[in-house]
Amino acid sequence: MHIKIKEREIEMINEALKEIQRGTAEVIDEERIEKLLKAYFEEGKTYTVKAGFDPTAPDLHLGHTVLLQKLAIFQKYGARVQFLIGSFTATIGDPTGKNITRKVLSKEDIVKNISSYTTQAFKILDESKTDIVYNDDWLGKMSAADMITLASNLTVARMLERDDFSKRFKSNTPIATSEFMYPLLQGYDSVYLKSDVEIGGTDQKFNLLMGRQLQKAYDIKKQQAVLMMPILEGLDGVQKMSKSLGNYIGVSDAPNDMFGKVLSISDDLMWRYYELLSNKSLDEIAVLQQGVQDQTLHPKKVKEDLAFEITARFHSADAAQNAKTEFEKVHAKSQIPTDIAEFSVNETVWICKALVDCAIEPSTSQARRDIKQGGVKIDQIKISDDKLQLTTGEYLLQVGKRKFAKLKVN
RNA sequence: GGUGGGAUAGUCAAGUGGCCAACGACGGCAGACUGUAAAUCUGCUCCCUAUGGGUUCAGAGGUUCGACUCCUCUUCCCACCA
Repeated sequence: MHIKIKEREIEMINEALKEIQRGTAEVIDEERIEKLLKAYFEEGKTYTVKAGFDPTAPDLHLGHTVLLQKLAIFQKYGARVQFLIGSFTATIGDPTGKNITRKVLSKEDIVKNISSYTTQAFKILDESKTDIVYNDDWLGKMSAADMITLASNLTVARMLERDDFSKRFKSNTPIATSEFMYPLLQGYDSVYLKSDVEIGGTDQKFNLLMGRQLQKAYDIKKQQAVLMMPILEGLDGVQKMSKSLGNYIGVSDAPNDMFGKVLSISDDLMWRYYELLSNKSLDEIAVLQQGVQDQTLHPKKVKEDLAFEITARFHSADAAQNAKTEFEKVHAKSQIPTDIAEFSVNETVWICKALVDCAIEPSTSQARRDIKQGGVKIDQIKISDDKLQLTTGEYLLQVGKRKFAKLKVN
């Protein structure tokens, strides 16, 4: 009897471990994670998992949710999440980038960003098992002496080992001295929070390990396990998903956009997204993959299912269904979308100007070019005259396949 | 602190007195094609009611009929030396 319970426990722990390991790029100190899980299953002991977020932009995208979903898994198995907001680092500004020093955010901006951040995050995380912490609560109080003590834990040679520093150093890209402080500060967060596990992207490896090193140096009697998630590629399938590259799917994107963006990824990239973003089990995904290979399943159908799942997660099943119908209407059958922005003017307008005013062209020069190339339609009919004047009436303006506007001329 | 090198469009990167709104690559946009907003191929890619005009090559001056190109100063970056 007793042995049976033991067996059941081991099974559960293994199951949990498997789920935790899914999609990870690297796990350091797996044993520790196993021990934490064991303590949870046997004694109901909870533990802490830390993840840091930078509040510089108010929008989360799917790249962030890879981490969030992993955190949610941990919550399922007894973890309290330390949702760390890098409020200190944001206020001093990160000098990464060339000549432009990043704008220093005001306290109000940060607070504003964070509230939108957390509402988005709680679409995935369990709020009751999450502690939101701000690192300026402790980093802000450190003295110069504390900082120097902290800095003495790291040699310049070691710092230069860090991949992006060494790359930048070799390619003569500037590195500000303050940037050297970042890994230390992030590592110190783990000391202060006494984190049991920290998760982050593979690009964070150095910083994550710094947490381990500093926890040892400050002798807090534990060293965090580190779990690294791969960086999610953006829509282009090459570069990492980021807002500045414009290849992202935002958590708060409209359902139609979200659905369409997922469908626009390549068939290869789709599997990556499945692994990192879908709630389907790896076995289920393998079945889909096999199906596509045998040609018993159409890749478009598989991709649509993924688009549906993701859209439904951040909106609702209904919204996802609508997005799907809409997409088919607009793209497969090339009909016009349901919702189109409407504009009106009070006098005859020149077509190029009208397109700019309706925000579907950036400049009249661009509008002329698109007209010349046959990219502009009025009421579904291609036009070729870039001098056309729109007189009284209602028009459906279209640029390319995706940009629509209704214009009423009075 | 000294010496030398550099800053060009969204990014990277050519251009070293007129042929420069500025090669090329990437990105972006449009067209064709397609299961897709994928892939591929083609065209376009500073602004302006345009066979013309305006504003650009870190910033400010100067030389010249004419400057991204030459000179001076300023700002920022890099390397070597200290």
